[in-house]
Amino acid sequence: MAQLSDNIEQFIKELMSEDAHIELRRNELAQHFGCAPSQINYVLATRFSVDHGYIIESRRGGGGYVRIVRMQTRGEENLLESLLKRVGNSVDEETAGAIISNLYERKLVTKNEALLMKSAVSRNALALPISAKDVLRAAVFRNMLMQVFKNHEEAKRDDV
Amino acid sequence: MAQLSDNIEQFIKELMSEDAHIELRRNELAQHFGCAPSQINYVLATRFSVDHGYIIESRRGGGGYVRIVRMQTRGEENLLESLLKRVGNSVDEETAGAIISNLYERKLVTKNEALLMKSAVSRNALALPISAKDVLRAAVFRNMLMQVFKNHEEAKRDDV
DNA sequence: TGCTATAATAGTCAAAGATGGTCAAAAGAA
DNA sequence: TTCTTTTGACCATCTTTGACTATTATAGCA
Repeated sequence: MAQLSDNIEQFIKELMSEDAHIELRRNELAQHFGCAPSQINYVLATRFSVDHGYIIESRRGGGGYVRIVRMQTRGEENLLESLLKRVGNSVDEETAGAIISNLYERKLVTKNEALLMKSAVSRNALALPISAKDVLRAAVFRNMLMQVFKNHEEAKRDDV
Repeated sequence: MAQLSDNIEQFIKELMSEDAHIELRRNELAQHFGCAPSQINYVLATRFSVDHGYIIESRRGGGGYVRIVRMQTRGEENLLESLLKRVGNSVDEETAGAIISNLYERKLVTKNEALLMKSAVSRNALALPISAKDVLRAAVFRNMLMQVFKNHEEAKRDDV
């Protein structure tokens, strides 16, 4: 069942398919979808976070706007490094999920690989007290991240 | 006398006669049968479990759903079941690795996927006392195994 | 010109709403 | 009795809304 949030997400992604950044009016968009303006913030927070690979800028007042910018892809070595740093010793499921989605959007992993990674770091998989969960998730996730990049290096070598 | 559970089971199976996967609202279905919503979970647990050849996914909150996926081929269905049984509540790295290699040989996972799985269940990933390690590894592994089979079903669907 | 009030935006956060999950006790069947 | 089914209370998760707050541009006034 298509949720309002899903629809808004889709709408924004379509707008962004042409350009790497768009600017919109929060209130207009809310009116277009017949919802509370803060709904837009919810969608941005849950689907367009930095971990998802987007940056939000905005301005209030007359002529205000919300700008969504798709982060440019950095070099891969850099990316692995920064992702490992981001994950650190502890990471929650939401953040890990966002990062995985982002890897998929960057075509660094296939859909199946992404799903596999999500299943490995899911709540279900890590049956431990919550605090320990995040720590463990980080360890498993870091390992998989490194593997993703190894796979990728391997693939490039094969291409040649 | 046909039990409520039997009726619900039949109802779901009829829905699934056309498609290998359906999505339903737990509450709606419960209302349709005039029973407690948790009754649906009972039916799913007792008649649509992995060893019956089904996999259940769900989501809570607004727009939530329960999705039932039928494993299409007998051989694979048995395979997942027996693998899950073999893994059980505890599994060492070697055994997990052997199973993953086997999945690769059967072409149920790609090489990259296999490596990813190995990285998730490796010693390194599960930084815990050894005894707990095997238990945790089993949990993570079971989750990934189910995902592998879900991916496979998905792929078959896409082929069509 | 410089200041101020007002209008036009956007942000935050907590509460309410909408689902599904779990588990143990009660009820029913074998 | 013993096993299976059914129910209900309580929990977890995700979405939507609304009241209150913060910021900015601009028109009007001193």
